[in-house]
Amino acid sequence: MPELAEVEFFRRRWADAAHGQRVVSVALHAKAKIFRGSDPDVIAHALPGKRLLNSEAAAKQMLFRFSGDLWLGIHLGMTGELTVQPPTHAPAKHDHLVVVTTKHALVFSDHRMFGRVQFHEGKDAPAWWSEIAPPVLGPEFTGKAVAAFLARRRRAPMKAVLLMQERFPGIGNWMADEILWRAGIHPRREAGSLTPAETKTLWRECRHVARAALEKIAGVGGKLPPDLNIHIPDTWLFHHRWEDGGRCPKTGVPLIREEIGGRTTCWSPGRQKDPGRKAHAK
DNA sequence: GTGCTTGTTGGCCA
DNA sequence: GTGGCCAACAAGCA
Repeated sequence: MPELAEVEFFRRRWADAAHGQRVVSVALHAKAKIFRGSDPDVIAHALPGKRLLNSEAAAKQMLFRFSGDLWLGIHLGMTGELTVQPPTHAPAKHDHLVVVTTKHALVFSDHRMFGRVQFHEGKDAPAWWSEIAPPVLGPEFTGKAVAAFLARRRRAPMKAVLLMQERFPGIGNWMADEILWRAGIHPRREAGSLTPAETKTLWRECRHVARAALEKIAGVGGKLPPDLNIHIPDTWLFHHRWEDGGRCPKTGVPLIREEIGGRTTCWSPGRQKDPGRKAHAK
């Protein structure tokens, strides 16, 4: 589930509840695969007594900073989620990490365990954090940079290209479909086939979808919504892409679902012209 | 049983 | 070396 905005939603959930609080205890499933690369016992022993100072989200990752130069990095993978429970919370089967503070239990659950917890000790943020690509909403994400990337990946289908985190950090399956749908670009178009005008539209829609998703899903600029996705308008592809018999919110035409770039992809025929027939019919 | 799943990685091949 | 594709990871759900 978690892409850019969902990740920010979950980060805020923990942050709103527990920034400034002291860790009382840690419960974890030491055998869970999400701890690959970090020693769960070290986490369990290091965090109690420390205070959660602040946190940040970037791409599909989060970084929580604790006193004592301790950092907890979290990637939610495919099915990970963060919840806030009462401090007496008894960990369920998939609650692999529970950080209990004075007022809450911060729970990381992930039944498929594609997620990841990374522990780091040091004055500075861990190296992997600074290696995350510059954000889609930042100054380095320029039309020029996008064009150069499309040129390099010229033979790959657009759908696959938008999922590449090295240029489109935080964009996942649904955002990629949303962006291509809004831009009117067929997901199977080869990256190198886009016109300069289409490339610019793509760039603009990347930023638009990222910004709007952060506002509507994570409540950026306002209050954190009580649940995921409840403020996403019906006019987005989002609500229609999984439903059988779903129709394009713009044209009313039945949507098509097909595997492209190894992922289930949804698009609106007519609006997004199939490159198989004619590359550009405007 | 079958066939899916909003993610990432490493191996293979051109 | 670079780029593109795909299976694997694991567990639940319909």
